[in-house]
Amino acid sequence: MGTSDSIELFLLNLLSKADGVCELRRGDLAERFSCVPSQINYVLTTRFSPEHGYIVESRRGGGGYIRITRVNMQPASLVMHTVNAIGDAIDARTTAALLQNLVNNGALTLDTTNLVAAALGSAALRGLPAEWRDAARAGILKQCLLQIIQ
Amino acid sequence: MGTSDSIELFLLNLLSKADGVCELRRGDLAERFSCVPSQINYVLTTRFSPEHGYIVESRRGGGGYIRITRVNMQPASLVMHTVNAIGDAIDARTTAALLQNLVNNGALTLDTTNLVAAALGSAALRGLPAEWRDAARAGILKQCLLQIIQ
DNA sequence: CTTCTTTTGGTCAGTAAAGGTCAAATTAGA
DNA sequence: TCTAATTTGACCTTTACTGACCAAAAGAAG
Repeated sequence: MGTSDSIELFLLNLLSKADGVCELRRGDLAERFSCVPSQINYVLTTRFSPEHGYIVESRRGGGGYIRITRVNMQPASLVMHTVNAIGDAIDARTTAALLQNLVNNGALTLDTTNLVAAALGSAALRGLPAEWRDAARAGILKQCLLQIIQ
Repeated sequence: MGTSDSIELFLLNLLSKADGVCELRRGDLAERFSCVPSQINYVLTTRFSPEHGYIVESRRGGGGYIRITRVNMQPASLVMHTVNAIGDAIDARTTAALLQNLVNNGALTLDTTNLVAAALGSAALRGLPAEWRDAARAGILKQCLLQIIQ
């Protein structure tokens, strides 16, 4: 198995253990596999391209990094899947987890998510009796997600 | 996270807590982050430029200062006005009128408005007792608008 | 009122720390 | 063998940080 294959495996393993997102230093990785830094770029372009289902972001300069994000499903189908998973009520914790997952998979932008989160937050639902908040959250979240994929 | 990022975060936090304006001493800030004063200028020029939506004013000499103002607030002030006009409850008709007004004035994009409208629509609030829907609408609308102007 | 001193902030060039590109050289596989 | 994938390294771009030197404003001294 070649070095590029080893690096790919290493990254895939990292990603699976870290919920589809990982951040690393190119130099560190190159040193770990005793290769030149540019080989990391080679692996990224040949195996972690958008067509392969990944987003790669990076930053130069001091404190620079490379971040790989896995985008599994097509955004719309992932959103629909999420909608179907929401029942008649949903608590704040679960809501946050669902939204985080959608962001991680690139299905929602951060701005959109922040807006939806604002609509579902405790501040927004404060005027409601506690026993109805989960129901309100479910309805709002579903309709927001359905609107987003329109 | 680098020093510049930390300084940026600190300033953003200050700004958000101080209604988009903050005033500080360059030397103080440099000391707080254990960096040279000129790094403050670096952060200001790279992250708080007019293109980023900020105005930076300063004055030298005794009692000197640096003032950062978040601009692009024309739509924001309209939104704030709207937020303040919302009480503890608001009916669907009034909500629609407010949103329409914000769109007409260019304070909100159509996409954003559609998303907010989805969160406030009858479909989203169907699971709630009728007598609580106006209260829910008020809370959600306020928080969404506040989120939009950040 | 001038002038000197102190207190701020401003500029800019240089160094360092990342990551990016590209094409040549090499290797693996059909 | 012939071709495509892999590996390498020279050179480039971006970002972060530092420090020497500059400029302005306020206050004190005369």
